[in-house]
Amino acid sequence: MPCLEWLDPGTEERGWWEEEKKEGGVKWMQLEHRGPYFVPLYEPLPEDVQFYYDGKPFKLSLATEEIATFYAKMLDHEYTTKEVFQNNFFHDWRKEMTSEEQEIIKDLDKCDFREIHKYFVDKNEARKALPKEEKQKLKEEADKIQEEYGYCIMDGHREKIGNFKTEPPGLFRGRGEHPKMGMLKKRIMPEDVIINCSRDSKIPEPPEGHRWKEVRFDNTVTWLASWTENIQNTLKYIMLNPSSKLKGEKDWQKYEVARRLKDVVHTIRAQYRRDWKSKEIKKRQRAVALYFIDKLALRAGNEKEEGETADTVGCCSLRVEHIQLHPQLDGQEHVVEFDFLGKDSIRYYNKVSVEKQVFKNLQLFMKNKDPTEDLFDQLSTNFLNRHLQHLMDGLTAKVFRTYNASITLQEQLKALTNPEDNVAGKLLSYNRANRAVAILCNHQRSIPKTFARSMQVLQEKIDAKKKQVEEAQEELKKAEEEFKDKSDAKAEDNVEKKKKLLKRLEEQLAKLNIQATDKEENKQIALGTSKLNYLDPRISVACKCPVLLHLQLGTKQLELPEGREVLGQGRVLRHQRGLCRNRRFVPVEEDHQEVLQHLPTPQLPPGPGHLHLLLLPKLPVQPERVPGAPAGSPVRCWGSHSMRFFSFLMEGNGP
DNA sequence: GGGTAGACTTGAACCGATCCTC
DNA sequence: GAGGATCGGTTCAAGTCTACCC
Repeated sequence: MPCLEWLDPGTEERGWWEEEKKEGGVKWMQLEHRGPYFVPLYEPLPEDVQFYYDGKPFKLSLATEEIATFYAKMLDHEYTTKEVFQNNFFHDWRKEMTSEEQEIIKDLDKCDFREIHKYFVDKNEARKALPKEEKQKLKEEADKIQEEYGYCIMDGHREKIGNFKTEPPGLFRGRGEHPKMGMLKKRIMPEDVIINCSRDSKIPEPPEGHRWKEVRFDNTVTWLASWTENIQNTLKYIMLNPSSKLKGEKDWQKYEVARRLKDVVHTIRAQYRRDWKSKEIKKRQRAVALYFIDKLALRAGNEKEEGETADTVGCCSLRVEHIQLHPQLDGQEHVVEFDFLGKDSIRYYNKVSVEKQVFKNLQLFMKNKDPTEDLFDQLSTNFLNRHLQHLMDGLTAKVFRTYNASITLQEQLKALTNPEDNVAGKLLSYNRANRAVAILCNHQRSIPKTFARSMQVLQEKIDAKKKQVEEAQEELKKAEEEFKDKSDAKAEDNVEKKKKLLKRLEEQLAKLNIQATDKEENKQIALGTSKLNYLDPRISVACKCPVLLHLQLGTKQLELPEGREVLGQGRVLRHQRGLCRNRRFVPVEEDHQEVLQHLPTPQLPPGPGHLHLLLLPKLPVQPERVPGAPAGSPVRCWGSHSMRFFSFLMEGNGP
């Protein structure tokens, strides 16, 4: 059976996504929505909950009190132990105080927020302990808001909005050593908000007594509303949910660009290798940087304003202090040791053996420089991307990350999956392939707080199961001896029974062991980001080996073209345990592959012998169409990334 | 070609709902 | 049915990249 290469150029005909392409950067023809949902105004603390200054109760003005509650709520967070956070908070808080308050409240150490903190903790507990009916009532209220504000109409379709609420006021939580952490994030008012919609739509009403900053009719952008936040003075947007057609198409285009890179990557690699010896230092720097971006999946590394954000870097902004050169290390030659903080202040630490010419270049770039100077001092991401654009239309530094992530998944799936494995084994292989990508992209997570405990519980289960297996082995032995003595049908039956039991227990033990391995290997690695942003879902379908097609339906909807059925769903599966012991997976039989064949490229191979596993965690509900939408308009499916992708594929090939 | 505002994607942390086990 | 674990969605910070200015 030939393997379907994700990256082989497809021979498919022109698709609907090309036909529907709008001219001149136009993103939509019709956009109607309710505007953002504004978070409720501040509710004052009860009289008996007090703030104390220097040991004495102190009644704060309403505005001052509100900001005090922001700090009080965070008392058990590490942030409030940081000096920068405390200083920024106190500075901003004092600015909002009345002159009387300013006169008295001069020292944060004398402020006691504990009673306020306790009030919110208790309130939270009380909310959790609410009777079922009360909780249901709250949920219904939230659902009503979601219904009302959470959707818009775009080109005749009801689309889910990603973030329809304005961000609530609070204290800024920058990541890492952010110089602005603790600063006051101000409340967003309608007067701060720019609305974007179509001219002929029903323009959203601002809350009573208010007006919008501006109403715009710009269909070359995708946002519905925007405002400028006060911490970094940057724009924030209200945009569509990733499940929307607009985002889905963009996602698909991203993977198409990555697939195109496959055809030219060898030429590009050959060129940057030549450029390592260029007479122009600038070119050499570009070539070495590109090598790192390609080989190590580093981010581009735009320049950042000093003192405005945490000190993090990417490839082009690496400084001399971030690498160490070792002519020899651990039996390898020309080793570069990277140690720097990347996006979100996540540490990147890696020792890599590089080509001799790269090593020599790095020595040259570092010569006579201070540790704090730029390694690639003549290079900018702009310069690099312009060069890449010249090599391939649409190529930028980040495409290499997508490309390398996806091709790593494909290669690892091929290498790791064993068609003979059971579901647990296949899942382990899939996770391992996914993990290889996460490691490449340096997607880390903090070890879950409950990790040690849950690992211990799992180990206890394994030990107990081992004991059961041993006992079952003993019992089988006994039964066999009994059968030897008696040789009757009952004894024979008993042997068979004991054999079955032993087999079942051994399988359970194997499954537990796999689970433990998976869990341990995944301790500090976050799989979600790569699954969501870097892995072309078609790869999960198109590999030669049995695959897991990760379709995340969420609680949302799916309508398959007529004549095709939903492959499985959470609730059904629970009744099908005999058929498939794993709650979340259902083996897809031959006839179901028809659905998979709706992937535009590459097509699935015909013929038996392929077991595809679909992940369909939740029950699909009826699809929604906007009343009056033209007949045959695309069916939309909602869910996260993979499903999003699936959804527009269905549209293109649907009825 | 450098600088920058604006638009959009990527990312880890958080949190509520659901699931699983006892 | 309680309680803990896990899942999946949400949040909002922090990146990338383009268009446009000079």
